[in-house]
Amino acid sequence: MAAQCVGDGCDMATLAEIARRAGVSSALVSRVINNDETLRVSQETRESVLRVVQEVNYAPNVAAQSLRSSKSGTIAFVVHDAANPVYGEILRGAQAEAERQNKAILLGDSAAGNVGNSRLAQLIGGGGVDGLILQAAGVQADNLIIKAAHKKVPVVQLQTDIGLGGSLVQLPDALAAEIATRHLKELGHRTIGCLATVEGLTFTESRMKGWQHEMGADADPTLVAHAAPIAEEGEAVTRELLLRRPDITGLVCFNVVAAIGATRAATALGLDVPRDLSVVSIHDVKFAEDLKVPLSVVRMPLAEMGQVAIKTVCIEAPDLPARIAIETSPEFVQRQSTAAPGR
Amino acid sequence: MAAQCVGDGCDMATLAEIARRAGVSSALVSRVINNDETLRVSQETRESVLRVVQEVNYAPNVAAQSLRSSKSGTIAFVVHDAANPVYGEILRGAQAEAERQNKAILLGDSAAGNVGNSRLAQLIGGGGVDGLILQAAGVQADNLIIKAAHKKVPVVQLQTDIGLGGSLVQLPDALAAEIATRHLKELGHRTIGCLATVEGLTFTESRMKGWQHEMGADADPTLVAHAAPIAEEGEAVTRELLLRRPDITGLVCFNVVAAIGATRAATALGLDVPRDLSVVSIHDVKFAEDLKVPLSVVRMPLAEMGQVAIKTVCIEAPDLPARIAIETSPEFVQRQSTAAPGR
DNA sequence: GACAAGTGGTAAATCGCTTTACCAAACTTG
DNA sequence: CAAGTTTGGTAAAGCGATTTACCACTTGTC
Repeated sequence: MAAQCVGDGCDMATLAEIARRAGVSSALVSRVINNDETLRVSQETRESVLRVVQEVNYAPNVAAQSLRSSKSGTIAFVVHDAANPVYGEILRGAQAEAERQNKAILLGDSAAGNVGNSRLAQLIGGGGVDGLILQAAGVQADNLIIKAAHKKVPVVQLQTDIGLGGSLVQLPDALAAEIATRHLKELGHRTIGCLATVEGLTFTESRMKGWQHEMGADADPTLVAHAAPIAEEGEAVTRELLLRRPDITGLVCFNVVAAIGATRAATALGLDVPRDLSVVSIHDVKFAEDLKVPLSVVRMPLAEMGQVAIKTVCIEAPDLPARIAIETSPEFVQRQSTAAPGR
Repeated sequence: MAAQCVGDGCDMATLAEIARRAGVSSALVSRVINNDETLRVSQETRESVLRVVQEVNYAPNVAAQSLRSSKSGTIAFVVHDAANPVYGEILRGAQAEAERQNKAILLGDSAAGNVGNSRLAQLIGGGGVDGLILQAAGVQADNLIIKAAHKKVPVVQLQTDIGLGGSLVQLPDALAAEIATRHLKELGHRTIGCLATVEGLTFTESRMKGWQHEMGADADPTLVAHAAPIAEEGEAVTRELLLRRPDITGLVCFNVVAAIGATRAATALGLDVPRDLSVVSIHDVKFAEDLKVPLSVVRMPLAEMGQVAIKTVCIEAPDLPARIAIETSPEFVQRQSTAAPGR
């Protein structure tokens, strides 16, 4: 049973309170609790201290610990749209690793409002986090990084580098785009469109290179369009692309959410997927099987990226590696959105 | 431009450092920064203090503030499966409100490993959070609550009460189930199955009541089955239910993820949705339109629940209201998974 | 000139934990 | 038994921000 709140000392047991009850000094209590190797203490004293600790259900004040140690046991994890299912998986990997490192995760969403002035930013600037993991999609979160840099908080950027230092963790982006493109080529497609993600982002460029590399001389720039990972935008952009280049029979999408929009656009134009248009995407999504057009995808090691990000940011070294490549190969998953060209 | 790290004082500007540079006491700096009303200070002194604050890009040490004030500016938000898209929306509402309250959100996932021993639990027990919002799905997270109770951290439970005090925020569960059931009845269905969520949870019981109320005398217990919100489980349980009661023509699902499993099961049994089986679910999901069987659903005010939870947990009152009902009515969204019975 | 009432600040005590340095008493040991 | 050594601890100085209480000095006022 939990200790009852009799008398005082319920609200918060402090070291001093325990010391008083055990008849020792608070320094001793601290050293016993933290298993100080250099401490010499008798068995009975140690036990009586631990007994009191149990009795009052002692939990150290984290603010005080943090103040002394300059460690908060907390890591800020900022994504630019937590609603995107892709981040769910990154976060899952991150959570698991954070638990191993005994860190808690402070979640930030740079799409939702003004991160720069949020409480999270205050925490970053004020030593309230041990690290910052940032998935930038533009420049909105820059000042978070600036605050972090000022405070010497380790920064790890995911997938895209906005040029403010820290480590960059990268997925096998070029390879994934190559696998997707090659899959369509092997099915017999020649005119393969590219529904890319936002221009200028590091991973967009890497994936573009993969598509270009695989397309060789056929890598016509008019086959490329850019869309943010939002279904509606994927739909609108794909529509224009298909109207501009009606000869496209295969489409490589850099994001699965945009790909869903792409299939909408194709359908709206009276095209059957995969008969008239094969669609392959990077990233998998839950319920892909249950979609009208189950998407063939190239699965990325997202959970691993989350894990690596946490692991990296927790490294207690003067400076982090500039760039870390996730080596795990993307995994192609064949479903029903790709087939030999039917036209 | 950010202040350069010349000389010392870069690593972390403290109040004392600023005081030194401005030639005043640190107490004065603190009072200027915090706009102390009772402080009488000359314009020039105030300005010179603020100038130095700008120059060194001062950010107060949050650990020290937290230690003095017993406020961390942080709220723990624990769900039992962050991967479930439903939580994404709750979290979105919570994030937005948290920003308004100037709080950051510490994310916990009670499904992922042992929350009770995590860093998050230490934070809760050690005064590192100003509140705890918990969506329990069982008892795994109990000790979080115990820790919180011990520390007098305000607790808000979402949707289900595991009986440990604090506020309970409830959705219009009974109403949502009634709306779903009534929809099927109005289409002409009489034998309406109920694919409920986990037995014993508060919201499961409320929704059951809604179904029962609408079914009246037809509320046969053999029409009910329980499944966790996982597609595979929804599929398996629905399969058994449909084999047991092949006369079912309509199915009310308490969770959309389970509902997707239910349509899988129906299809696997050779049933067409909606011709042979109408399926309606509580909760909407992104891309519901793009599913093989676009689901008719009853949308819940999830974002609002997240918002209310944060708002409630931030109330600075001796005790929180025991139970808070979200009054916003659920919204029925007709899609193609429901129709008049075809048999 | 004395007393009160502003004006413009400062000193110092917390908050709770950690850690270094130090210390008394009890044993060895030659 | 003097001189070390071990045993079993303790005192006290921070970490950085906040806040209460107080203070010196200048003005007004009778």
